[in-house]
This record gives sequence, C-alpha cells and structure tokens, in this order.
Amino acid sequence: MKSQERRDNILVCAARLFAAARFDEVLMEDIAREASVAKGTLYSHFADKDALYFAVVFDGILQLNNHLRAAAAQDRPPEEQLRAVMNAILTFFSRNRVFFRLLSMEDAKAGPGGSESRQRWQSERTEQIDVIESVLRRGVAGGDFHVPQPRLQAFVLRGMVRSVLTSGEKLSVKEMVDVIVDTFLYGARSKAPEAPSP
Amino acid sequence: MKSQERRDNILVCAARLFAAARFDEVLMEDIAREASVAKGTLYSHFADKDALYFAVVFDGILQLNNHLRAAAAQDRPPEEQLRAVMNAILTFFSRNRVFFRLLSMEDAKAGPGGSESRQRWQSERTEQIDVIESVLRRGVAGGDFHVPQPRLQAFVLRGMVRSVLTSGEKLSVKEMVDVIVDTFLYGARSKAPEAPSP
DNA sequence: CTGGTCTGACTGACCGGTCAGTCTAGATAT
DNA sequence: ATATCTAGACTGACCGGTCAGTCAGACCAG
Repeated sequence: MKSQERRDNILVCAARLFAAARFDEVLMEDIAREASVAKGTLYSHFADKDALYFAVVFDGILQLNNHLRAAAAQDRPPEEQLRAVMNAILTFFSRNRVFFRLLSMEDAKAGPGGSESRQRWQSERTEQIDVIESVLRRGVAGGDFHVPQPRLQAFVLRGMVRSVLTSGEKLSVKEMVDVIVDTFLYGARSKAPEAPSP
Repeated sequence: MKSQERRDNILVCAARLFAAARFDEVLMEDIAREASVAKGTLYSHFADKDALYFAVVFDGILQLNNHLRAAAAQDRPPEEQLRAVMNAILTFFSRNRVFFRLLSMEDAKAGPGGSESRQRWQSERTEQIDVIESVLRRGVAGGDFHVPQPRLQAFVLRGMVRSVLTSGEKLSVKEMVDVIVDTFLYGARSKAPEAPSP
C-alpha cells in the first residue's frame, strides 16, 4: 500500500499549503514540490485541483468527526460528557492547527450553495452539531441543563471553540475547555457559580 | 463627487460577487459588468484585483466598527450596554449578509501572517474585541459581571454572533441577541435565571 | 478646443492539465 | 540464477486557454 502512503503524504502537504494561502496562490507545482512528487503524479491521485482541495478538507473533517463521536459515545453525567466533547474538538485542533484554519475557511464559505462536494461537506458539518445537540438534549432530559434552543445553542458551543482558538491567548486545552463550558453552563452574571475559591 | 459614487457602487457589486465565489472565480470582467463599467475603469479606482478586494473587505469592517463604537458609546447599565453592542453587530450583519460571509472568510484566513493590508485588517478586527472587552470590564468593575478572562470572553461573545448567524435558524435580531446574551450571562445550568415565568 | 474620464479590444504571462516516455517491481520463462 | 517481459506508477517538458492588466482612441463637459 505504498500508493496510499504517498496519497496521504500529498494530502498532508497540500493541507499545509492550502491553510497558509489562498486557493489560487497555491500552485499544483508547489504541492508537488512540497510532497516530493512530480506534478503529473498529483493527477493520478486526484482528478483536478478542486478534487485535491476537497479531499484535503474532507479528510480533516472526517478525522475530527470520528474523535467527536467517540467522545460522545460513552455516557457519563451530562456536564462531564459536554466537557469530553469539547475536549475532543479542542484537542484535535490543537494538534492540527492547519486543519483548524482550513476548516474555518471552508465553512466561512459554506453558504446555501450546493456543488455536490459542498453537499457532503454540509452533512459532515451538520453531524458535529447533531452530536453536540444530543448531548445538550440529554442534559435537558435529565434536568441538568436549561437549554431552550438545543440546536441553536449547539451552534453557539461550536462557535465558542473557534473563538477561543482564534483569540491568540496561549492556553492549554484544559483551560480552553473550562472557559467554554463554564461560560456556557454558569454564565457571567456575577455570583461565581461554585468553582471560585475555597 | 460622481467619481466617489461610482467607486462605492463598484465596491458594493464586488462585495456581492466576492461573497458568492472564490477569489479566483470572480473575474474583473464580472465585477465590471455587475457595476456597469468597463474593466479599465476598475483600474482607475483600484491598483489591482487585490487592492479592490481589500478595499471591499475594509470598507465592510469600517462600517461595522462605526456602528459598534456608537452602540458602546452611550453608557447604560452593563447588561443593557452589552445587549446594545450585540444588537449593533447583529443588525449590521442582518442587513448586510454579504459582508457577513465576506468578513467571516477573511478572518478565517487571518492567521499570524502579515502583508501590510493584513496588518490593518488585524487592527480593525482587534478594535471590535477591545470594544466588547471594555463593556465586560465595566460590568466587572460595577460588580455586575463575573468575567475572569475579559479579553478571551470578548472573543467568545463575538464568536457567538457568528454561530447564531451561521446556524440557519431564522430568527429576528432581537431573538438572536437574547439567545446570545442570556446564554452568556445566565448560563445553561438548570434553574432558569429570572426571566422564565411570573 | 482641451483636459479628463471612460472604454473594451488586445496582449502575454502564467498555470492547470496532458501525455509520451522512463522507471521499478514482480512475474514468467529458460 | 538470470534474462526478458509487462503493468502501471511516476516524471516533467510542453501546450493552450484564460484573464489581469494596458492603452489608443472615443466621448464628453466646460
């Protein structure tokens, strides 16, 4: 399966480049050079530049979604589960900054439009929301959470991840999870919740 | 000042196109046609395609920042002020969906890199955070808010706006503001805060 | 008439995509 | 064991379409 390795390597290199520059600024030649292959080889793995690009992006989101599903799988108390899910997302992105930028860029564009590939993108993207939403709903069912609009607030949670990562503040994954979940669950209205001091 | 009008019209048309397609998919000819000008005219207003693009983006963020500053200017009780600020952002984007996509795309890319134009972008972008952060700090100073990391949480708030807008749920601006501010201030941990019933 | 603005046909660099040719690894024959 | 063949992956020089950017002339307004 040497060919598979090569393909994967191309994806990794392409990801790096696409994350760093605009689509049209990344030349097929650049990708080829970066991956130590000839330009022609790219075309024996991917139909064209667009296909390569989508393969990159798609590969990234599939990885992320796997982590996510895994984290949401084992059932624990709602809050703990929520932390686990957020932890999964943040861990993945911390280890793959490249994908973070790439996915951010991609779904900034992800409007209503629908070129076949966008369709798949949309559905993978939606799955993340579904997972988060189901965690919230479980919390509501158990009486632990008060979440009037689970779907919407699932979007909010996912958005918070992006915010924290783009903030530039250098925090550990745990710290990020804490900021997000604490803010989300306990709010910023005075009266610290329970965690503050002894 | 006919020339100014024309220039503005070009910006508006270009914004629409750039929001709908990738940079390299938008042709100067398309922009010219959309704006009912000849291609050459574009070059008497903007040095090149990149300059035009950045002018579009920059124009958008300047408008937004003006609204934002205005909203944060008059001082009111912290919570009310926070609502006003969020309202300003959401109102602007609701009226200018185009800019929402455009700005989202642009700052997805906005990594550490620094091509002169990006520098300016970065600083305008930062100003939004500064405004939100100062609102939070005022709330903390007055003892109304409990916000351990004002800057970070300012990012979170801005991110929530994006989340809600991308969610696809069709809500009025007021409803969006409420979801965001309520979540941010009161949290999702059971025990509804104060607003629920009688 | 004249200074300025606009126009759109034109040009040439550039880059996505191709393909004839090379190389390698394995299979088969001797 | 070694020679020969073959499949198919890889290579990179090349091609040709595409567009950003130009500029000679049309078209005004004063």
